[in-house]
Amino acid sequence: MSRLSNAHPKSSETAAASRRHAAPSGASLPDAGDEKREAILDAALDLFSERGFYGTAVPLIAEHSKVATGTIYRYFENKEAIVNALYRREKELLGTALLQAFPFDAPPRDQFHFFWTAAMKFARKNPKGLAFLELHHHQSYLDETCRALEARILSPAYSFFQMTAEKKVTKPFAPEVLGSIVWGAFVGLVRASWEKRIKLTDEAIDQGETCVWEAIRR
Amino acid sequence: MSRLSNAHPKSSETAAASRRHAAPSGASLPDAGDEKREAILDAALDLFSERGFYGTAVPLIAEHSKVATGTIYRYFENKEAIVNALYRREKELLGTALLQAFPFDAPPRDQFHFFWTAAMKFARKNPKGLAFLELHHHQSYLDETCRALEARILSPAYSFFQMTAEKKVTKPFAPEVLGSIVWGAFVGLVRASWEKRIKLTDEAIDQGETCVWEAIRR
Amino acid sequence: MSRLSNAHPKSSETAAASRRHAAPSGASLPDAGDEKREAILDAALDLFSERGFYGTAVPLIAEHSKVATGTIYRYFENKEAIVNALYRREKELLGTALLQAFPFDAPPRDQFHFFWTAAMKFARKNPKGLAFLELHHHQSYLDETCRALEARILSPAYSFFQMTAEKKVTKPFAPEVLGSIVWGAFVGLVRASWEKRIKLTDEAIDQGETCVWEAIRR
Amino acid sequence: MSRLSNAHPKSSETAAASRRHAAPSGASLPDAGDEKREAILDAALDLFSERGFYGTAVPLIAEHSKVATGTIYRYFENKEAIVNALYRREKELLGTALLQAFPFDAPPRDQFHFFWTAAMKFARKNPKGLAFLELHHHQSYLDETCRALEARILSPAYSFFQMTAEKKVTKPFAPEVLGSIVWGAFVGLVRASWEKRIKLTDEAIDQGETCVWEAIRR
DNA sequence: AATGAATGAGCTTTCATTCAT
DNA sequence: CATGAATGAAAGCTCATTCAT
Repeated sequence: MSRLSNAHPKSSETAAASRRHAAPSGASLPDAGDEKREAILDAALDLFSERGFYGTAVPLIAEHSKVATGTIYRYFENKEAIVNALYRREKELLGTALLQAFPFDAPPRDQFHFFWTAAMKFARKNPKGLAFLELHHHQSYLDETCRALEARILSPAYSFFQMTAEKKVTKPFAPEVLGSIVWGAFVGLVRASWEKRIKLTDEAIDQGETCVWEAIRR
Repeated sequence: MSRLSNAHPKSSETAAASRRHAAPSGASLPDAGDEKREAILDAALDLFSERGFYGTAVPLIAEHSKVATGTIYRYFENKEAIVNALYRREKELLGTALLQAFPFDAPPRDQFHFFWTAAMKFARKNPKGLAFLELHHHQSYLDETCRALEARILSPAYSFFQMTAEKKVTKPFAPEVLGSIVWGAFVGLVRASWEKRIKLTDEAIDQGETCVWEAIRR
Repeated sequence: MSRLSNAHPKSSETAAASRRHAAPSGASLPDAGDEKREAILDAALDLFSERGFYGTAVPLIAEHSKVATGTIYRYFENKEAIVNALYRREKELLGTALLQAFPFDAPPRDQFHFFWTAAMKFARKNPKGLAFLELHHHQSYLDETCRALEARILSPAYSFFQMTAEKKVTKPFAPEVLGSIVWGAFVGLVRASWEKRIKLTDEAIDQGETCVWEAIRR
Repeated sequence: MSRLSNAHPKSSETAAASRRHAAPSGASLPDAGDEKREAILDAALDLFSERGFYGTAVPLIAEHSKVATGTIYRYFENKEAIVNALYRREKELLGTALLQAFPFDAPPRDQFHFFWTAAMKFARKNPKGLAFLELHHHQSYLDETCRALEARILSPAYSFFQMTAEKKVTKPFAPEVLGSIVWGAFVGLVRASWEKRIKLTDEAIDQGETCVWEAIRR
């Protein structure tokens, strides 16, 4: 029914699942509460990514997460708290996907390849997360923490362009300009695949990488 | 209050204003009905671009357009009809901005320059229109007409990439791939300026053009 | 579309038409205003008889009577005034149908035959009028005039039963009791024909007359 | 304020009350949900019987049933669902009143006496129910179920007239004709009492029975 | 802790009535 | 006089949030 669906919903590789068990199970409690909280966020992600924050009713989130409506308010103060927590979760997940195993010592071109590949992998594994983050205008309900998080995740990218520009590998333009172009092009391609204008094959991903690298390289 | 505001709200060059007086003012009747309809769409644009379709109450649109709530329903069957009409209006406006005066006989590089400049001009003159079109996920309420319009406006872009690829001016990739990268990069830059990460100076626009051209040229 | 329709809508015998020209054309003015007023009442009758007073919007009455909404308020102070005028008109029409040419000097059984035949004729010629009068509960909006009219039309019926009871032709019961039975049975038959439970043939009308006369005769 | 009121509103014999406690009170749960649903229908009956479906606002029903407006929509999908449920409830109640303890083996005249008495008892105990069923034109909002119910309740009456006509006890007319006369006369009498034209004393009821029996008997 | 029925403010929409033309 | 666009109060209905169980 939905346009987007996680690549392997039942697989242990699912974005949400991997998150849930991210911490080694050495922790003493199975943390049942967190599981319900995650179920709520999972349902919210499904719904918010399709119809947005205002277009999604809290009782519907409850139904999809198989908890009672009232239970949601034990985990979140109100609807805004849900969308903020979800934003944080997904943005963090994206940050991790891009930074985890980032080859800090590799040459810039290889670093860019890693970024592009990781971003595309994220788009494939967690399309709803990316759609939620990029397809909606969150301004009117996101809190300060979320905005700070945004900045924290952007900063390594800016450092990259700072450094590579100095090394005369990328163009001598403001890092923010190059960053916006790269991220914009990435989102443009992924959106096109969501809207069935293109098919995001390995070849297309590769072509995209080529184009975008040439956009920024000196 | 709003992040975005039209560059010259009172200027006769305003996108909305030019539309309102599209008919030569020599006509005997001032066409009061259309003026009210446009006022409603103008207010809807302001509000939808900031808070989205579901986040905007019809009485608020009424208030902003200085008509009574009931009047809105004389011009539009329901709220969905408003957002569809607005989408058509803004998409059409965008299409016109990009195609009007397009130099069909110029060399590809010049054509690309025209496109980039026209798009940026549109982003400056009608930022709310662009934000409305690009910042929100319209799937759940747009009708078929709107989707057809989307295709109609995309098609010249695809023809361009088809032709230039054959001429070995741009890369031998699918037009849809190149198009998504170009439009994505454009939106990425504009969004960055809206979110105050960059300032969209003439220089920045120029740098963007350079980057994106290198992204697609062979 | 409607269940009921006047027997001869275009014929000069139409209830409304006969009303309009009831007065001999010796009157000086063609009385254009009255014609519009009647058109409004005609439309109101169509609509009120089907969906009732509260279920009918004034602009709809305007549309059906081919006048502007505002015009209605030149002929009637408000919606209640329409329904009151209509009630008066139809009740009066019914009264006239029953009393006009009533054979005051005939024997009771013949008088009853006249009444039954006249009532059935009215039901056939002006079904909407009868439906409006009998199928709806007018209490919450009818004014005093209408209630007085009701009494005025009932009174000859009561006199009839008074007289015939004294003559030992009909049963020695209160006129109101006999009257309610007769009128109730009449309405019951007509309703059954509207709801397609019976077909109101001449034979059925005759059988009804037989039954109801036996109900009241001594 | 209301013309009609239940004969013994607080009595355990009230139609609505007997319904509410239809299940033996030995059941463990008091079935709070059903009680609220019935309260809503009770309020709707009061209001619909006086002002009709379109003349009654949902918030008013809420107020009279002492629940919040939103609660109504937990029990009924929309306003039409209320009127349909109410119609079913009242029609069923009427059917039960007429058929429960019907003396199927008694002679026709006794059966008719039972019917007449039971109908009058119903009219006295549940005048609003009868007024709702008979004083309003339900066509534009009743669903198929209701129409089927109507037929189901009519059918025993038709069988009665079929059988008695064959036995030459009643007149050799179509059952639907005799049925319409009987029911019409009954409603006529009850209406007359509601409108204070008669007082429905035991004597009047008896006189009515005499009349109506003579109407149909051979 | 969890539930889900209940709430009522606020949403989308309608419509009786007015009034500038 | 006639019009019908405009009005805004009030309709039907939804949904974020609360709270008794």
